[in-house]
Amino acid sequence: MSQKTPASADAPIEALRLDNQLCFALYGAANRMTRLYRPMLDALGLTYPQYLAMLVLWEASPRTVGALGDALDLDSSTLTPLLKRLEAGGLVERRRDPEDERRVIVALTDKGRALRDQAASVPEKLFCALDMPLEAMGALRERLKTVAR
Amino acid sequence: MSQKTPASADAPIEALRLDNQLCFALYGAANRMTRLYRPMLDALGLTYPQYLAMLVLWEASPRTVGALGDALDLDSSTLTPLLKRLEAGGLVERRRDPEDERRVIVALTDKGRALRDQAASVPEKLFCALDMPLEAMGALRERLKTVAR
DNA sequence: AGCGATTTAATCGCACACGATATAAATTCA
DNA sequence: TGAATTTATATCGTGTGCGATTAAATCGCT
Repeated sequence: MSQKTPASADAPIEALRLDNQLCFALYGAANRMTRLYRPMLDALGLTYPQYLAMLVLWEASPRTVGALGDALDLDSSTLTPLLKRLEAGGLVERRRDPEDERRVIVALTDKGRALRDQAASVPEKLFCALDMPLEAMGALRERLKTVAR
Repeated sequence: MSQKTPASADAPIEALRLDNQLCFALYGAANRMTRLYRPMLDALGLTYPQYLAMLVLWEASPRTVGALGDALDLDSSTLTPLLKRLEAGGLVERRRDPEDERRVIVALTDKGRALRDQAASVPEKLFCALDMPLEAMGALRERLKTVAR
């Protein structure tokens, strides 16, 4: 009895299936994306989140932990250990802001700046691997931004 | 000098910025989705990946670890500990398949089946929280599936 | 000036993800 | 048949994510 589910108990499942689609598609696509990047980033000695942090720093180098967190939508409990690993790898420096000792300033080192050249080929490789029209990528990106509003 | 980046060094960045958008939009949206679900799933005593696993099991209950992994696109190194936690919570049972002792069969318990009723309201709550037209959600979902092909 | 509230990072604990490796059972094939 | 190979999980180590808490610095208000 308990094994064979009666038909009436199946009814609520339809809703569960429906919503599952978007959240799971997002979950699966994000995991896939990480795996797609991995071989390229391994060559740079970066993880995927570390790569995202470096992208932000390559755009504007001295930044506080908080500003990085705003850009990446991550908080210090995630960023602090990540940044310590980047620091251990010699890619960034961390120091207290003398203007406000609560803040920590993260700045690229020469090595960190130099890595950008190595990373320059990553986007195109990924674009090829994805094999998706540029326009569709743009549309998808904009849609996703509204989800992450 | 090393602090002020010369203009020529900025050139390769454009590509880095471009591709960043899709991968980061995906990353951010997936993180947001997890946070959006959390309060609802806390009430059920489930994490987000556990909820996804339960969704799969609610659709077809006795399943091998491998079949679950195919459905979720996860391997045993992720699933085994997750399933052990579901088992510890009394939601599933795990046992070796007598037909093939390599396989492990995962089956819902009565408690696991009962939880589906509690979960029935989750999709609608999430749909409201997302505040996105149903059609747009569907289109986005299909796009994402092609990424995770 | 003083002191409670706020802001900013860091720390801690838990639960993923996943590559690499290990182990045991089933299958292949010489 | 039995050794080599393949298949199905489990284990281990590293690196996230994030809620909760802590600690220190600054701000605001009287």
